[in-house]
Amino acid sequence: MIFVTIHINMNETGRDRGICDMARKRSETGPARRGRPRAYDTEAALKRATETFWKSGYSGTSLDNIASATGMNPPSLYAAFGNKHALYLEALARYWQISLAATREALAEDRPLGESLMLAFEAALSIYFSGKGTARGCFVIGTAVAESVGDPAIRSSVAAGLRMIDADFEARFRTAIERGELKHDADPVALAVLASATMHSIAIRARAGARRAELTEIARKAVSVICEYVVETGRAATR
Amino acid sequence: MIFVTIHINMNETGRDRGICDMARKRSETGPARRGRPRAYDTEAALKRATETFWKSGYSGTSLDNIASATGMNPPSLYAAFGNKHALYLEALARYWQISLAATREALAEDRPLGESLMLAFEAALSIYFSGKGTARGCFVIGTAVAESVGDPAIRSSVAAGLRMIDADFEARFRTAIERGELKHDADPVALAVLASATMHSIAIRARAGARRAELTEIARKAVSVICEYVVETGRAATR
DNA sequence: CCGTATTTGTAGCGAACGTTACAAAAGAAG
DNA sequence: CTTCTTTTGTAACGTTCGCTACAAATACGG
Repeated sequence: MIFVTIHINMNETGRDRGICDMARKRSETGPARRGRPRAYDTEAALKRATETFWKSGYSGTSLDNIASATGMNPPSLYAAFGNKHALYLEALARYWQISLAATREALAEDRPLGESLMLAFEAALSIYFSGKGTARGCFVIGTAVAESVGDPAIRSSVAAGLRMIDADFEARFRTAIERGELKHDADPVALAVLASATMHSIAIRARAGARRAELTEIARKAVSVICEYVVETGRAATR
Repeated sequence: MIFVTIHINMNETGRDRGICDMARKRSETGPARRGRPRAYDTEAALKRATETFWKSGYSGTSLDNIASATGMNPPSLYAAFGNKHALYLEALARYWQISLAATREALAEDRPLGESLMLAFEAALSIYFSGKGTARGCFVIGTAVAESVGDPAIRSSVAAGLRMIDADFEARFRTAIERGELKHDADPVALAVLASATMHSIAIRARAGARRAELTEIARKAVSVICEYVVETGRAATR
């Protein structure tokens, strides 16, 4: 029984937790915890930390900034997330999860190809412009890409996420070919490259201060070219 | 005569120099300078500083790092460039100048459209892989985009550079239409959006650790789709 | 009510940050 | 040679960095 208690504590302490820890929720620990209760919500704190990194980047954000944003004290931050690097990695993983889910969901819905693509781009734009005041752009492109050269963990996270976007677009184009939405000789990989590139470009432009309407128009133009492969010529794209 | 000397000194001091200063070269100051001669070459130092920022980003690079990379002492750095921010801005402007010139030159040469585009992408890749060891990717995407949200000067530099890339591609597509390389109803703006997006995507992927051959293949696939608008069907792209 | 366990808040650690004061060094002007 | 001008190298300035020791605080188990 003592061993069990220690085991639970080590899982909750966070310092030795893996990034992809599954048993995070405190509500799962049936018998009430022993010591002083936590004054913070880990998920909410991670969200606030993400927003802070999002604004100032990894190197440009200090733990004081994060402490202010989350309302937590430095020791609590370290107990919950390990250190700055692990905290950022966790924020990055969470962002990928949300972002990729949004893209996949947009592409999975049963719509014409052009609308599907526009839905995916609009989903991304909703994230890029989710900040209160100015546009924050994409968290990955805005913060992770800067560190990825010197940081192998961040680099592999970025690379893996990019591959998943590619795969999602490619899968959508393959089903489009199967459904007869595209010419049979269309190259789904090439089209996926362009669709991903459009998303990357939008992410960069949003970070550079472009207005949302302008980016929507860019997405529309990209879709119009990509959908020139559409079989039925009438009303090819969404426009 | 005294006034002239003072005027030259103020131009050379650097603290009050504008970013787009034209009269930089010391060799132009015919009569020899007055005090102790400089032990550094401003242009070489800017290049070294750029490489340092390129690797670690703006926030992640300290002036100690730059001092080590350039062999200059902090006071010399401040005399030459003003401060860290101004130094970075100057590095950014220099990068844009080199990068845009390479793109424009690649697109200006008298070649078929597909080869023109591939040449532009290969020119970019040559810059992204110009580091000694690992790939550094694009300086703008890798360092400036991270700061552009909180730094208006960097943001406007990024935005202006992106616009110029767009304009260069668009101009190339317009001449392609004029020359009959593309269908007359092709949309040069839409194609430019895709070409720029391809370049942005390659820049991001290079930063994320992609190998050069992989990125060349991505460029080829993008060009193959873009050049589906080519009139003569035989040997449309470069492949 | 008493011990044990856990978190909180404060306060501070050494190191690194961007930046600058200052004297020695080095060349041109007189 | 002396003087004047400019740069160099050193040594710091005060601040902030990521991170942690430690005691007070707050819960549960008995």
